[in-house]
Amino acid sequence: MAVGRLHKFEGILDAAVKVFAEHGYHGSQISKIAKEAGVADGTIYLYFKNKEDILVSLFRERLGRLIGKFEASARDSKSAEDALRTICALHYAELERHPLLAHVTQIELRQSALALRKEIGKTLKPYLRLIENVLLDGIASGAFRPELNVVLSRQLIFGAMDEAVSSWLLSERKYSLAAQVEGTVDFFLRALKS
Amino acid sequence: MAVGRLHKFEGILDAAVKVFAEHGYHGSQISKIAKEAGVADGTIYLYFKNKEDILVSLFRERLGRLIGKFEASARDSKSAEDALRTICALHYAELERHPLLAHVTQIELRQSALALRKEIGKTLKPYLRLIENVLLDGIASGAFRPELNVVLSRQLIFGAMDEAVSSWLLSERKYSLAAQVEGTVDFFLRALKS
Amino acid sequence: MAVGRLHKFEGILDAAVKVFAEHGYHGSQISKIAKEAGVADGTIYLYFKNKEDILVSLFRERLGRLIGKFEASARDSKSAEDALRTICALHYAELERHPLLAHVTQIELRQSALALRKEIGKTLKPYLRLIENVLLDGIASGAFRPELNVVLSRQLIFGAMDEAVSSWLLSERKYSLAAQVEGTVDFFLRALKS
Amino acid sequence: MAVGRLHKFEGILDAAVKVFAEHGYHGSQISKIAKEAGVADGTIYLYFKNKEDILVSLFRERLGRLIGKFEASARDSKSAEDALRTICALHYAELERHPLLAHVTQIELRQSALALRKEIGKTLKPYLRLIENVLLDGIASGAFRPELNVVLSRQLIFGAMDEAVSSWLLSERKYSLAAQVEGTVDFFLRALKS
DNA sequence: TATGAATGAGTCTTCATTCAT
DNA sequence: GATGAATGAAGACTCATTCAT
Repeated sequence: MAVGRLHKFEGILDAAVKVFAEHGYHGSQISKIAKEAGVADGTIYLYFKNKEDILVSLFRERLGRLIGKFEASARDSKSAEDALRTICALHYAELERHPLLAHVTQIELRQSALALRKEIGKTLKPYLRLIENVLLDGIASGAFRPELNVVLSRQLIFGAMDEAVSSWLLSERKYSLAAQVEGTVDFFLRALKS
Repeated sequence: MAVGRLHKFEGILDAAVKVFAEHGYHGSQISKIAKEAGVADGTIYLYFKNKEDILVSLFRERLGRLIGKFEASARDSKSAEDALRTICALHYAELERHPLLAHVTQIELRQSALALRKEIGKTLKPYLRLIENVLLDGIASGAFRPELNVVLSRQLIFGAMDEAVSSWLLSERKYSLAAQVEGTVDFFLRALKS
Repeated sequence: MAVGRLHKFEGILDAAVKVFAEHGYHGSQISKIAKEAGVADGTIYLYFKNKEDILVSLFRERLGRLIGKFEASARDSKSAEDALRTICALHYAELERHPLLAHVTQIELRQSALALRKEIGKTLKPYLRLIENVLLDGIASGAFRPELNVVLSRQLIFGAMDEAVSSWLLSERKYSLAAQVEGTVDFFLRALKS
Repeated sequence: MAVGRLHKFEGILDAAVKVFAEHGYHGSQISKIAKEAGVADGTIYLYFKNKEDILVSLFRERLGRLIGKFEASARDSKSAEDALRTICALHYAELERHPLLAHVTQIELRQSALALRKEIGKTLKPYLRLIENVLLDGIASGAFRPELNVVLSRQLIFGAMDEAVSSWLLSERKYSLAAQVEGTVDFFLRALKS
């Protein structure tokens, strides 16, 4: 029954994304999520330890998958420049394609206790490491400045993209996020290039 | 008794910064803040509409004051480059000097309902406008590239600094934030310069 | 405000005795007790740590008081025989006078987790010690058999009286419990006398 | 398939004794008992009406069997005195041999709603009647005092033995219960003899 | 103004019980 | 008969807010 089980697990996660996006984490009662998922309240607890576990799972499953995609596409790039462009393009495109998920990851997931933040940190770390590796590759190939502070730079790059997504969301998605890729990557490359 | 009133108002805000920083917004009971401030629970409601209003006031008062400082120092700068450097230096220095406030603004203030986010947005807007104006000055003076997307750039700059502060906080302030000013500003200027 | 506080504390305890007696511990919701006491649900928690604490307090306060009376009256007796008679008479009389309390102590208080049983044991211990001391006095004065096993005897005496009360309660108090004092004490004295 | 059926029924009862003894009635989930018995949760309901029915059945089956033994051994006694001694010896010995059952009957079975108590009463009644008959025999044979209140006496005797067992259990079985038979019976006989 | 005792709405979670397979 | 996933009712407890003093 593993298939049915997984199906219900994903169904609850889908419902949670929707409800969290609309009402925020603290405004989302388990009963609301259960109703949206078409299951009984108690059923939630057959798949998740508690309410917070839904949020953590959401992050791990959905954002983890996204970050996996970033890594895959970066691996296929032929240069550091190209990798950075690909990552940013994917980052913006994927969140633009999944605005509910974007809302949850940018807004709701920040609303959480320390315990959760640690989990989130764990999920994000591969992404930060990915950016760092791209920077190191660029330095090695001579594309990027050798004196670059890679730790600081990866923070600045991640923070910049993160804020671009948040601003787009808070503008109520009135413009295209994907259209910002060029400007963003141009900004980064000028900052990085030798 | 306006002076006494203001004094108590600030006292409660100080207590709130401390309690929020230690326990987070949702873990901070009004009674805890009242005890820390040395007043009765009910007294809080003579100065604030409700719990959320404390957070909003905190942001408006404390962060607003900070942003005022940024504006004043930018006004005294002799070039756009210099203004950007001054803003970043002050941004990092002030939050490093007030780690509790930093914690509350970077972590706790993000934990809030949409209504609050709008308020926060209002407080932050002058800061974003300030950055935008610096960019426009730089373009006008020929220091920055004329084709620069100022709206996007100000998002990237703010997001980058914001993440730098958050990373420093989550590292448990193991390194100096002020020491990151040079690297950060260098990153920005390379991205911006013509 | 200590007087008002004590008054409300006792009021809640009174309500709890009534509700526990009618519905049993597990059938008594906090809301039922609160309504009976004429206070809000939350008020209960200003006076008691949790639901079990009400039961523990009930035992400590009410039964403790009763046992105090037993001790006082035993102290005034002129012989061990007399003390035993006085204790039994008081034991039966008090519980007959307070049938709700009797119900709670004989029936409901037995329905509890180990943690509570320990508390109950603590409250009852002075009573068992009292009986033991009466037995020792009786042996010392030559009234009771010197070879008596006092520990066992005090168990048998307490258990016998306890069961007499329970049986009377389960009979729905169809007969007088006080009328059983003579028979009970006669039974004990024959068993104990030299 | 009556044999297989009975076997599973007894298996569940065995599991219930174990689980109740360890976790108490309210701490024992059906699922825990099912796992201990090696059956599915739902299977329990093919053999028992509901959770309380397990407790009632436990009492009826296991304690009923015990009481049957008491009756058989009393029937074989040649005098009332002897019967009383035999009953007490068996009572103590059997519960000492089956400490889990002892725990459940002395502690857990008391934790129950009125409905259950009535059922328990029904199971115990034959035992009380047995004691009563022994008393009547003793009076008839002149061994016991003719003016004895048999109803009260049987309560006192049962309560005394019951408490002796409970005390032994709560002492964590640090001493031999069987060793208390002599002292107990001696106590009773002195109280009863003419 | 200040107090803090009292309020009571709100919700996560448990677990006995059912029923489709 | 046997299973065990699903159900959903039920309730203890918290805490922001009020208001009589």
